[in-house]
Amino acid sequence: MVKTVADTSARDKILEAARKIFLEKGMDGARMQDIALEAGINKALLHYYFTSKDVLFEQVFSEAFIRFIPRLNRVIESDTPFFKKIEIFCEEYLNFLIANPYMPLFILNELNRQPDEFLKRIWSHQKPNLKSLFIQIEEEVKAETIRPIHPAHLVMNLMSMCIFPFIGKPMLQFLTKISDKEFAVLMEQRKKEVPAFIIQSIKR
Amino acid sequence: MVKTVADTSARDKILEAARKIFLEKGMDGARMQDIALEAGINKALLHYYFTSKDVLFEQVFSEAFIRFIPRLNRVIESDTPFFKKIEIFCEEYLNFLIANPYMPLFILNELNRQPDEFLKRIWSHQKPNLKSLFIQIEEEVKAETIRPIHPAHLVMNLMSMCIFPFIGKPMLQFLTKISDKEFAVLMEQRKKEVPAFIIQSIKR
DNA sequence: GTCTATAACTCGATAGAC
DNA sequence: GTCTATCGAGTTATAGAC
Repeated sequence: MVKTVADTSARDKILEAARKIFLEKGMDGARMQDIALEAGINKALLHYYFTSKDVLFEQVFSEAFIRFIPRLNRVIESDTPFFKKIEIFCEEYLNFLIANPYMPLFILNELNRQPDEFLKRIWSHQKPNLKSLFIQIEEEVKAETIRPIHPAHLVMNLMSMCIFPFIGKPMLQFLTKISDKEFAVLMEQRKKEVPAFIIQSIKR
Repeated sequence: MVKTVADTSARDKILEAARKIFLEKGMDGARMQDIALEAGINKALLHYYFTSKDVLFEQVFSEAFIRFIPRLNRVIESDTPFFKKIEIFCEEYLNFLIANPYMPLFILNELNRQPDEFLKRIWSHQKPNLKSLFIQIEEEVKAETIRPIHPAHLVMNLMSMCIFPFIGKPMLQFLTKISDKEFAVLMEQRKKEVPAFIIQSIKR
């Protein structure tokens, strides 16, 4: 089963093209024709490598996550001091999002469309350990190192402020006339800004 | 051009059905057949009232916004004290989102798909006056009533914490095992929780 | 206004030549 | 492995009777 050079190359080109098109247009919006065009081949060859659109979709999708989720969990489950942990969490999360800006909208879309099937395929073995984070927050509140706050609200705030700007980019840019370049700078700043905002709010 | 009762009624039933189906499945996922079924009529009649899917889509979409945006702007442009303004802004926003939970994902999706066309149609005459909010934040910083913060970050944080939980609901529920009922309670709480979180972070 | 029937079209998938 | 050509399912949209 030795792969030729051409073999690997075509398959890779397809995956790269598929990632781009899927992330841009979602599962429904993406056309096999678009992906083939982007990859510089035709539809038939696409089906030669990936028997169906579903198969291709799943392949593309699980890729990015397989590396990201364990990284997040390593942060969550480490015994770093709580405030420091928030800083690292945000930095890891924002790094991933800056590298994969279309990912969140894409995922949240599919999650809303067919929650059960999608969740089970993607997160059955690799899911962020928010449970552990919840417990930690409750302990910090009890120890009075942070003011009383429901863990769900704190975690929602944390995730919201990291993820939302990437989903809302076109809206935010339209409403505020921020350029692409300025937006990129803002996202870099948020690695420090978001943890600072949170810590300022919950510290005692 | 007097409309009969049946006339108005059928048209309204279509709009209501379309809103439901579009919000659930997005522009691509929604089927005219689904909408006709939901409205208790058939596809042909649907096309009688709305010549194309695009027309129906735009109609449904702009409706919700025409009432919401002016409300928001009234809050932004009022001379309420800044912290109070944040409280009212969050309450208005969350009220709208609780009543239209599928709206944000739907909108952000379409915004990402065809930014120019969509934005111009929807927001050319009715857009949230974030500019005014930016200026105000700068003034508050200058007056030292709040700590130094880039207006863009503060506004992003504000909008993120209001909007994101509705977009990320399926994800958050899967990761945290929160029930629908508990989630609804949390969203009610956020009317107080989000402004409190923000004010705690920016006050001096 | 409302319906049935069907035209026109899009798109995923396959057959078969090279 | 890669292509052209085409099928067949599913959808939007229209024609035309009532």
